[in-house]
Amino acid sequence: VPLLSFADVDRIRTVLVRAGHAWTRPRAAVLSVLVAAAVPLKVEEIHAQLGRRGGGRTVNLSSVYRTVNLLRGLGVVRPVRFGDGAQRFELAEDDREHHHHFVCERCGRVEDVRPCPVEGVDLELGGLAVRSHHLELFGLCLGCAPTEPRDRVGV
Amino acid sequence: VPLLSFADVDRIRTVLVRAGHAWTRPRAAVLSVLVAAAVPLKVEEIHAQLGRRGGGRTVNLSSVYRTVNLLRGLGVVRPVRFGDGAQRFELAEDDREHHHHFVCERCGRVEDVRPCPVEGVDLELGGLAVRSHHLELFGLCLGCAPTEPRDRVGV
DNA sequence: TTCAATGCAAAAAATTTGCATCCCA
DNA sequence: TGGGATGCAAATTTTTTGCATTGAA
Repeated sequence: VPLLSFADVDRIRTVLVRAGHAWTRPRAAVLSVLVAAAVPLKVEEIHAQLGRRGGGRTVNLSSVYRTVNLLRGLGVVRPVRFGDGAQRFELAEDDREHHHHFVCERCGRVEDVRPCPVEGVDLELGGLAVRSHHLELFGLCLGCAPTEPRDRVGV
Repeated sequence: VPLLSFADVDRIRTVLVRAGHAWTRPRAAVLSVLVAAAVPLKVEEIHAQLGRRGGGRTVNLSSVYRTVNLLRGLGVVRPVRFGDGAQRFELAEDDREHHHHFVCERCGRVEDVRPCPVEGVDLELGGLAVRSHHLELFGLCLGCAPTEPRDRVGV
């Protein structure tokens, strides 16, 4: 579980304001959920958590969509895709060190992967100027992998 | 543009039949589109191409969805995501050498990327058993990159 | 006070499903 | 010929949008 940070929210608030947008209760609420999230969240998951947090009042689902889209446009959040059809979002690299995800195909557990496996490798592409990439890994986590001599070996 | 191959369709037909499914006109039509495709296609794009090809008769959009889902379950096709929300499909590795995609952020051009940049790199993950991965690269293609001394250098 | 942001409902877009009919095996 | 596959329409699911009202600056 990552450390929550008020500093993150503050910095992002500045990004919003500098871009000419208002700092409103719904936007602050959505961001507080994203800052506290350990894994990428679906819009509906963000919306659900807003029910509990957010100090009582809720945020309309449309507003969550609008806020997420705004934040994506500003580069504050980025979309993440696991194998299922769903679209998830997490804070972008300004607030989270560049990383990828490992998703357990059996239990769905998500783990951050760093360092990035494609660090400087992308460069041999005949002139294509690579500026970013999406990578996710799939497989079996420790708990789900078929029991191996691992435990006996002490790893 | 990759070479079309009747052999691909034949092999896949066998996969279908062995799994207890029928070889039907709609399924053959969808597959012929996928085999001929140079880039991953959206379901609606497959459906659109079926209009022209397919020898006149068309295939219902629902059937395209059902066929694609079936093929995905059988591992014949795999989903691909570029930055936009859309879901695309292409033949899986049994019929297409393992590869990834580079997408030009300006003109949308798609190019295959091989060899795979994360070839054996994934293995240092503290016991996580990686079985597959999704990777796409984004940036600017040769035509869209800001003009560089490149042309003068002769690359 | 003003104009952007929100809530709400309705619209679009994307995908799935029920069911009568059709057609591959 | 029997049961899975298809077409068609309707239902879901996901996301966007129009508009009156609210609220941040």
